[in-house]
Amino acid sequence: MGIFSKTCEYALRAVFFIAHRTSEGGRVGIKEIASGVDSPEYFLAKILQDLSKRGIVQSAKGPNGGFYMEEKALKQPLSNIVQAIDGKSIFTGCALGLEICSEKNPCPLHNEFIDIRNQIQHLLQNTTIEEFNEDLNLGLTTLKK
Amino acid sequence: MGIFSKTCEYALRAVFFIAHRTSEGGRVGIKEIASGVDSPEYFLAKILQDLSKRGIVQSAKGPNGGFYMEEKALKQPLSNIVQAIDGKSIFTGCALGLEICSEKNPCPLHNEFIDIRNQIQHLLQNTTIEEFNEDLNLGLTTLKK
DNA sequence: TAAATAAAGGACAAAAAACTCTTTTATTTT
DNA sequence: AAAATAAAAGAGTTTTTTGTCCTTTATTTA
Repeated sequence: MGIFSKTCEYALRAVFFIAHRTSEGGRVGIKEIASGVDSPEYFLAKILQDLSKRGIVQSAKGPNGGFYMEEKALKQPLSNIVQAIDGKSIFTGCALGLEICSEKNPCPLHNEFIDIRNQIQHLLQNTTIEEFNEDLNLGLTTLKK
Repeated sequence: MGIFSKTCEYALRAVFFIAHRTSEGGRVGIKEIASGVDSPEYFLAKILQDLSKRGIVQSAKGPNGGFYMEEKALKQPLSNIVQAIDGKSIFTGCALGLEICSEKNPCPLHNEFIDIRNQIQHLLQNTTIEEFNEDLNLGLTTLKK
């Protein structure tokens, strides 16, 4: 088990892929995305349908159609994707799975995990999707395997 | 989805419970543990069977039996429990789920997550189970709901 | 030594997550 | 307008995780 669900991992990789392609202009089809981020095509299609409905990515049907991202979408924080798919539990949930865990009624690990959660939250909220385009273009980072 | 699997959450809570009871001497039965940490009894029984086999907790059958922990077990780091159940992916895994993600072949989030992973690892490896007994005894922390 | 107790073990069942396939709808190109 | 293209939608299946129940084994106590 990772930090994110598998669905969320695929989503993030796909969005990075689309963003990087969009920055070169043009749309990209599901087949190319799926193979580009090494994920199951039909499953990823469902995920992107969902992200498209939510306006996190854009899509167009028909010839020359595909997925792409508007300027505004490129400037979204990563937290939009994560929260859309995995919810906000990663930011707010209790490490021991307690529902009622707070400063006033803490689990043993409550204080230990505050910093970690804040750091994750800060990272995801203050990093935009497009920030990763350059390194992807230069081949410095990868989205496969 | 939390940081840990549900199984691991139950395990941590149960171990804290046993540790805290053990510090008062004596063994504690599965029924009491399950209700004490608000988790499904039969499921938790399986989890504790596993932890017992691995020597993370101790158990005794028969009347006056139950689960308990030896001195040495109380001094284990939390990472023993987490790693036994969820594996080491939380320490080493890639945030985007890539198998081959490293300094030399990084995913876009590789560097962003290094600190976070290190912090989680440090926390779990440098915190022992018994450290939480005092606050539990004083009722300052909770393991339920 | 028989009865009672409590964990261990085995074998399922239910729910959630991950994944697949087929049909429909929208759009473009010819 | 017809054909071709590509996402959307619907309806599954498979796998993994979570959870349950019943029988067996070990230990203690009467």
